[in-house]
Amino acid sequence: MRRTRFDDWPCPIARATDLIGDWWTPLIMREAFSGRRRFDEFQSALDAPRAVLTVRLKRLCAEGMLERVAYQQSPPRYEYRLTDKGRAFWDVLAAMWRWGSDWLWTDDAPPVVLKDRETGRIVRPIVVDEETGEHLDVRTTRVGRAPSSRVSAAG
Amino acid sequence: MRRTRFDDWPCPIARATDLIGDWWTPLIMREAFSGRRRFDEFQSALDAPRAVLTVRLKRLCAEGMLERVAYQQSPPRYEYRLTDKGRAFWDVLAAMWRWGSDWLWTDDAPPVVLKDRETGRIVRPIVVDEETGEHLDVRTTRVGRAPSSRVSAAG
DNA sequence: GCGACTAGGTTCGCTTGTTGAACTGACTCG
DNA sequence: CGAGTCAGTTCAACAAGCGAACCTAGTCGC
Repeated sequence: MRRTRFDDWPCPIARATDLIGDWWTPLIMREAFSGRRRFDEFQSALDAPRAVLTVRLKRLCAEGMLERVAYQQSPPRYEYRLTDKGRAFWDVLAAMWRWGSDWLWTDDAPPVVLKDRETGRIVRPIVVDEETGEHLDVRTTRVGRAPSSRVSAAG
Repeated sequence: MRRTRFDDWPCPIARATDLIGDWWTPLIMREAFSGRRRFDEFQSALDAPRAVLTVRLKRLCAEGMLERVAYQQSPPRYEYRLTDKGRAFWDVLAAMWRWGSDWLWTDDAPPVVLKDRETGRIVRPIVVDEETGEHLDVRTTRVGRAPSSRVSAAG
């Protein structure tokens, strides 16, 4: 009777949910993006239970989003570095950022914003179609079967 | 010793995580986007435990992402409809979709894709800056304090 | 006007996951 | 030699998720 797993469902949202749905995980990624690498850095930045942090970092490594790298031999010490897959996850966090900023502050505005690293200009993430650049929304988008490939193409 | 709550943290990602981190919740939203509205529709589409579904739908209503509307009086029956806030959440799901499609299938490709509702063209969500249209990534973006407003502007 | 069915839940006992606090072990520094 | 650092592990208490059965109020077929 463990928690229902979604990681082999045939839907990208389900599989992503399986990861994100682990409590603390998106915040660990956020910290990784802001340059943290070491166990105790993550722990004190988030004030997360150490046991949970251990489990999460292990999973993120197993998923290939972080890499556990020794940064010294004696005593052996490890740090966690973003991989390409982990860096690509930024898109998801950015979308969460935008939606959270727009909808999760009722009276006031969030005390933090996203800025361009060079110009300092405030950046507002938005999700568009890669080809047309048009904003995507539910009314213009639907889910469909992938064009046939070998994969479970039964007809 | 309940689960640590993030919903009043001063970070949009943390607050969004508090919602998304509820197991099943993104999938319930996915189903809502594909047109489902009734308790039993959600339940059978997802095969989620009814008790959990009850709790989730209640929370999504409390958050203002869904609305519980009576669709008949006798016997009283209710359905759950997306609100504007709920519809805006599509961006997050789209980002998850894209990242999941790109990174969570190892050998094969996902059996489902996103299509334009009118043309049927395959759509690939990407996160860009609203103003410039440039793809956002970690290397060009950083977190900064919001330009001073009344809100907790201590200096 | 009786039994089956429907929709939208609730209740239950069980298992898994999260929490905070304390502890470990290998090493370094003064 | 004792204090400090770092990356974890261990533990017991509690919360949350699980599947299955149950409930309630009405409708439908006969």
